[in-house]
Amino acid sequence: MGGALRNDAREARRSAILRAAVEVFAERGYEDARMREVAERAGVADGTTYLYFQGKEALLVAILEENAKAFLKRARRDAGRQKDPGAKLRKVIERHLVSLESDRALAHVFQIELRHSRRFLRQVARGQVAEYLRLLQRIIAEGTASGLFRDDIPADVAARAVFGAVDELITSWVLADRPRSLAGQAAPLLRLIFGGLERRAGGSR
Amino acid sequence: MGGALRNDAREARRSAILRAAVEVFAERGYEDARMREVAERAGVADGTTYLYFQGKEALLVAILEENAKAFLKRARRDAGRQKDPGAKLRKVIERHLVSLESDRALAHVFQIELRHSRRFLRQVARGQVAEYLRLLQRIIAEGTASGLFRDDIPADVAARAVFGAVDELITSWVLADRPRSLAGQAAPLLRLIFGGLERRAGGSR
DNA sequence: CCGTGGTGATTGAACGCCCATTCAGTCTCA
DNA sequence: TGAGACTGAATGGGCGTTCAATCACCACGG
Repeated sequence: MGGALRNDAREARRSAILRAAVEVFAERGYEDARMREVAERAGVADGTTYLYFQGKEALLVAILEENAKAFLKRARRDAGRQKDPGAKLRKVIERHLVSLESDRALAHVFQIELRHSRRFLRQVARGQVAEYLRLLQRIIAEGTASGLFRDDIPADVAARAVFGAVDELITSWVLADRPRSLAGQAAPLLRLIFGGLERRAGGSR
Repeated sequence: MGGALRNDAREARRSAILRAAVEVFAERGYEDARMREVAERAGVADGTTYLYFQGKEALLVAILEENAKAFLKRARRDAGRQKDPGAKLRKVIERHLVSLESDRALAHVFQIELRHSRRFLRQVARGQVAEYLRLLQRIIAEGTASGLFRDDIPADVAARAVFGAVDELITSWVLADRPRSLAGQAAPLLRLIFGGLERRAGGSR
């Protein structure tokens, strides 16, 4: 039999290659990244990467899918644990910021490298974004239905605006030479978002 | 003397190449765009493009710089014509949406193709974005100083959040198969942004 | 306990594709 | 008629990818 040990070793090697790819892509950018360097940094021969991934672009897809899926899972779990739509939204946004702040190289790949223009890749990347947008939209619609949020902003527009605001803060953070803590910007960002979404208190009754 | 006619002809040819580049980049994506196709569509020989631009990437830079500068100029003029910071912000955002909606191919290049590499993004594209962000930040700070906007959201965070929100709506519009009018989404977007920025009426005194 | 054969994983030098760019020749016009 | 603009076939090189050769490991028989 192949044996669990063998599978573990294989898995470890796969992870090493993937991690090396994240770092090299982040440092040099996808186009200037050399497969040779990914292999070298993972401690394997050039050809070995092709035993684990179909090619350079497949690495990018794997980085996206594995991390995006894990993030979405955590975000949904976070949201599920709250019953107030406001708390749900807050948790998801905080999770978004914290997740990417914890791994700058990965954040770089997500914010910059995954947006290069190969058609099918964009479809893959946008597929994950679309799923995240749907989560936001559902939470916001729930907030509107419960009377917490104002009803003159369609949930899909709101979801995209919120995503865009968060996304841009992260992109600046990734590109900054001396980045200020992302989590530290969460409070004013949330004030802005909630101020925009919530019904005006004065208008009640 | 070279003659004005000659310069006009030269300028027309330059524009034709630039326009062809916008279209080919938008259709195929920067990487899959072929210089041959740009030349063909501009009605010139392959080599001619190199008499007008240094190379493929220089086309991208030229597209960015010429259009971004024109946009910034119009945005500043719009803002200068208003005296209320709220009206300024509104005008600039509307200008942003309308400008890109009027040229979908150009919008595609701006939203997708110009973000393809770290080097390019940091050095060239982000320079223009930074200038736009500074404009937004100045307007917002003015609004805060005048008591129109709340003072617990730093202007730089607000500027980036606003830019991100607008930017994401445009990107979805560019990527959508059947896009809904961008200008039509301006009203709810502005409600969201102003709701987030303005002081709560209830807190006055 | 060794030796041995076989299987699958790994290696890395060499390949070849692809296309941006060049430049020697041709054309145009004053 | 010549200076500059234009042409487009030819070129070159960079790098992702391949694959014949080698290695590591294990099962098994003696």
